[in-house]
Amino acid sequence: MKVNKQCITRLARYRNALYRLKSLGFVRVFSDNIADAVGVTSSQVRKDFSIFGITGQKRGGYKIADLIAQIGSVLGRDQMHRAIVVGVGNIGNALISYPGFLKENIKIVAAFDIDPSRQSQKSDIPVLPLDKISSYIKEEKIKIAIIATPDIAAQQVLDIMVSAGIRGVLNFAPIRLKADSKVVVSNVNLGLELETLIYFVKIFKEEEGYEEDNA
Amino acid sequence: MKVNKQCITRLARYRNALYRLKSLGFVRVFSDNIADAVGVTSSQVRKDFSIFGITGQKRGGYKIADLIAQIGSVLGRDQMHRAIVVGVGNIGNALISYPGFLKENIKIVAAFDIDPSRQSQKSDIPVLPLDKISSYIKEEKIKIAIIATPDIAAQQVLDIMVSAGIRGVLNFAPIRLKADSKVVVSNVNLGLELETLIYFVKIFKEEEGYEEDNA
DNA sequence: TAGATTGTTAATCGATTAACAATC
DNA sequence: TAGATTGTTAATCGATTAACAATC
Repeated sequence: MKVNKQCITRLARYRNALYRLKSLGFVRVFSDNIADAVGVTSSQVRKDFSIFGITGQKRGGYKIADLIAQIGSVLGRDQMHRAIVVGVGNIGNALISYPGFLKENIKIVAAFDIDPSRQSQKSDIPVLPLDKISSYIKEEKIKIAIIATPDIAAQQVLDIMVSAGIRGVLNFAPIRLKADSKVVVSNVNLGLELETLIYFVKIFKEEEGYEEDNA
Repeated sequence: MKVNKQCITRLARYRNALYRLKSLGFVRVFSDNIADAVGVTSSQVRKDFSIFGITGQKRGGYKIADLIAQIGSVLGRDQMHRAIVVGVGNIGNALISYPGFLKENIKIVAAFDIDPSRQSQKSDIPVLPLDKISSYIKEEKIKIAIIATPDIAAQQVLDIMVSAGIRGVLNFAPIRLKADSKVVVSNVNLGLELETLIYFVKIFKEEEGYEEDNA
């Protein structure tokens, strides 16, 4: 089966859109409606569904409840996924209470930091000493972690976590992590993201011709 | 000319790698070295260069200093790019002091929030009242903004900023923003990012066969 | 039934990789 | 010179879009 990152991301978007439509009172949708809601073509929607054997009714569209269930069987039903955060600096701290995770059924259950002044057992989500991370991962059977440490610490933290059982990592440290093939690493590099954006803003202005002094 | 987001991102990566190699004392590199450093093929490196007319010496590789300069003429030289942040909640606050931006020559010059308790003129980067945003953008000729507001506020904030002169937006609110074609919007959706990651971890385990109860 | 929409196959588009002539 | 690497063209790969037969 073709597994394609973008396709999975779209599937998650479709589901979010379907929840929204459902809450608005809709019961059925056509591929066209979904396409409009997330900004793709209806061909793309039907193609994505077809890859995973998600079906509707010919000429009758899709029952929203059915569709959500079918997407759920691909993406994981409405189960809560637990994740931990390593590094409670600015980014780590923001992620701990990031509302966008709840929307996707992701719950940050604990955070870890080497700095005692950042540690706390009392808060809603405990911030534990870094040297407890391995035992925590094992005991709680955590599979997903977010790295928000300084660059230099990232590789070491990753190695420890992987040997403790982590299998998926979202990495905010702007370095290339080496991990063996049993771990899935997804990188978020906001600096590169912005730099790329700046490029397109620049060439866009040049093409349009309304050049402005960009101080 | 083919403008391709991934290609620009790679160019930025090449440059970062080159800075690193340069600081290690290297003077020349081959496409192979760059490829290794960022994890692509050497064909890809040479192809990317060729798109922008970036050249080296046949059989002699590339002079690092030259290469950095040539990439700079595509990506924007070492000028500092100024950006603002809107919404100083957890994410916004993290972005204000995000070290990864400096690395890419991006400077957050001000932030804005509607909540007076978050406002402050004294800190290194001032947090100003939201109703000052339009005049600030105009006076300082800011072109780049980061949206880190709650979802409901995002569209309205975008509209105000665009009419004040913003031309590029990095959006953290997990909604689809409508913007006219003179603005480049790049979306960061950490929830979807994690959800996609979780999917790949899951199917990976299923393929490998060492299924574990994922509580 | 006639009309509309799905599900899937074929066509297109675009990006990556391979290959190799040019050349230092 | 012989060997190695660039720069570019051609081949491949993969993803999106279009088209349309099936069918409700």
